[in-house]
Amino acid sequence: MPRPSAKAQTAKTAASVGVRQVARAAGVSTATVSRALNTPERVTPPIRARVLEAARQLNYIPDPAARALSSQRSYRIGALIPTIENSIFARFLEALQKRLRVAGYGLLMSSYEFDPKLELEETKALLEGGIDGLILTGERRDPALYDMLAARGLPYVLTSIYLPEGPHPCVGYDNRAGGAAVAGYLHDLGHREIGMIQGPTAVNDRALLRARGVREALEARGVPLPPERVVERPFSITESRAALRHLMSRAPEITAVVCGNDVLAIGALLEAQALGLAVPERLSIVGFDGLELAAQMSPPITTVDVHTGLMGRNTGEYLLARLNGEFAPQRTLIEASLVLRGSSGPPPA
Amino acid sequence: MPRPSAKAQTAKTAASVGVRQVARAAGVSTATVSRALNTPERVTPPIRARVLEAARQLNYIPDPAARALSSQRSYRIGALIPTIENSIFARFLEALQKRLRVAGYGLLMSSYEFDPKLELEETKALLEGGIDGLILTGERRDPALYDMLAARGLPYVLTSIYLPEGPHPCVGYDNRAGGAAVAGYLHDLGHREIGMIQGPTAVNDRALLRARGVREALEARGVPLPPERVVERPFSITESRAALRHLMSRAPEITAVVCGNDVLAIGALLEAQALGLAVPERLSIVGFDGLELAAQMSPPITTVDVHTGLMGRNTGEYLLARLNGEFAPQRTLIEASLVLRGSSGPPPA
DNA sequence: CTGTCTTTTGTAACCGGTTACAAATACCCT
DNA sequence: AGGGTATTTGTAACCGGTTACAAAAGACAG
Repeated sequence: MPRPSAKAQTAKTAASVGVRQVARAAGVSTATVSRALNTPERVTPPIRARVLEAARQLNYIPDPAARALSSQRSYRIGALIPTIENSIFARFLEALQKRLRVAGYGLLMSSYEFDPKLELEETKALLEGGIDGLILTGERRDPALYDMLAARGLPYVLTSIYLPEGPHPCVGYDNRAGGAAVAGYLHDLGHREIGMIQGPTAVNDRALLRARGVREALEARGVPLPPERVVERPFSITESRAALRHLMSRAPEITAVVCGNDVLAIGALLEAQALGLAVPERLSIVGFDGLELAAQMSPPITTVDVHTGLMGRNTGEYLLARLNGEFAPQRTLIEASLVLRGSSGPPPA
Repeated sequence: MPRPSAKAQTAKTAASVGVRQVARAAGVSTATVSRALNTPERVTPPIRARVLEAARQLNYIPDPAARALSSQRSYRIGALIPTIENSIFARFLEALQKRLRVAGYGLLMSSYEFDPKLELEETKALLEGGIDGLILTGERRDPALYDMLAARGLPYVLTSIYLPEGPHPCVGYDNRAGGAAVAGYLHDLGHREIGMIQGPTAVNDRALLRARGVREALEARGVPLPPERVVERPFSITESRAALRHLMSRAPEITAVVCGNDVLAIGALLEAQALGLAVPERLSIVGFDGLELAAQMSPPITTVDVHTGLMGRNTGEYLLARLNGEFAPQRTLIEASLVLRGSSGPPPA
């Protein structure tokens, strides 16, 4: 008895439950099921209860792809961060994710190692993968990236930076003011011979602004920052150690070093100790970011805490509001705070 | 002239291009467009060229949700890691992502802060968000999680652990052997009074296995590890500093401390120095993981490098093979290597 | 030149939700 | 009770790809 040829071997094997099944079980239409699940207030309590019960019993899980297709929402947010190595971004991402999660959004994270080309590619990949919003770090990048976002009308927000004007929405702190605060603090302590280990200013506008803040504040107080007292290096402990060695050999009169971030500061501290320079008696070292590790070094490192956890939550808040069509402020300033610790003190008498 | 009521105000505004548009432009059917894009070899070269050109000109980007719905593939992989704070996972994730990306897969990452309940919830969220595969860390977890995976038939793989037997596929290293290697090394150096700062063994099987490896190796050599020489703490520098203080006050005769990972080792080193204990002359300290920072401390810390970059690539490899229906070995062992550095040496005479 | 087999292309159903619109029902007021 | 409005529910189209199947075209042997 030959069965009517090979028929309907479609992977209907597990007979996965869908709205149709739930609808039948609850004796309602698929539309009602969808409403009971997504907009419960638009459905009578008794019916709602019937549907929810049926869904529970059948262990119904909506197909995310189908939902995304018909609702034109992926419920996914992309985040591009320079590097996942620096754990300052960890706190940011964690807070961000936490906020997004309760709103039903997932987080798609990519790092691009400070490489603008890679950043552009990753963005393309994220867009082609389907996201409802995008989080970027800093402002400066390949303009093609902004074009892509504009072409799609994709909501996005810049973080780790605060832009008082310009077209881009942002949630971040004032890097320049932070740099100025650090410089002012050292000057107030009495330092006049100051050096700086800055991050890569060419591709990283946060590093640039911090350095600029330091330089401007010092110049305003009549303390110049000549080129031989400034070294620029990638954010790495190894690099920073080399940078401090270089700096101290070129300008041994320096009594304080401002570092572009806490990773650089940790490297500088380790190297200073290896060189036998007492911190802070002989040399003061200050960082930027508020990395937990910086607080654990001996001596603990004076830094500028930029509150990335807070920034993460607010970033999520902003995008969620935009996606829901609610009002969201174009710019949010996260206040940074100077944290005084043992690595800084008055210059040697 | 009243237009036929409010009609077709559907957000067709941007007239977004889809397969249909491309098909029309190239003078072929939608099926051919799909084939030209996804299985080029199944289409004649001239037609293929026409389609690709049309797609390029129209700047066509396939809708990921539609693709996911009809192909029953989300092209997304989920990864659950204990914490993003520890940058040992950064290298892992980066390598993993790199491998997945070239295969067209995106990575959805979640951390659960070593909390099994949160891990379960995050898993649920990932499943409901739609993933084709899942990456887990270690073996021990809420059994309900494995049940969920089994119910869905979702491919998954355990990492950071190597299981010689059992039902779970894994790509990882032998934590126990690593612990044993460290212990053997210290014993060979002449240490007989050894302490241990271990990670949270209750929820973290890697920590448990490492500790067990150390204990077994020492016992095999006739050196017991009594409870008063073992302290268990969360992976945090602060905690570890407290742990070392505690350990040295309770058992001052100790000449070497084995730490559950490099974070703990860094804390121990910092505290030892704060206590005025010379490392390694008075106290040897060894870690586990191969964190870059550990190599930068002074003295640099002896550790077990577990090659997480390699592990990341292999993990991606495994899942991709499974998803493509190709053969993939059930277990992959990543060789860990002992890295000798300045924080360890012979015990004081 | 014709018949058979293989390859290429097109048609249309389908994936599993959401939602516009219509139909049905409930509510209110005179 | 009757008529009008507000609310709830159902029907079916739709989102934008992929792919089973059928039809068309091409290759090849006799």
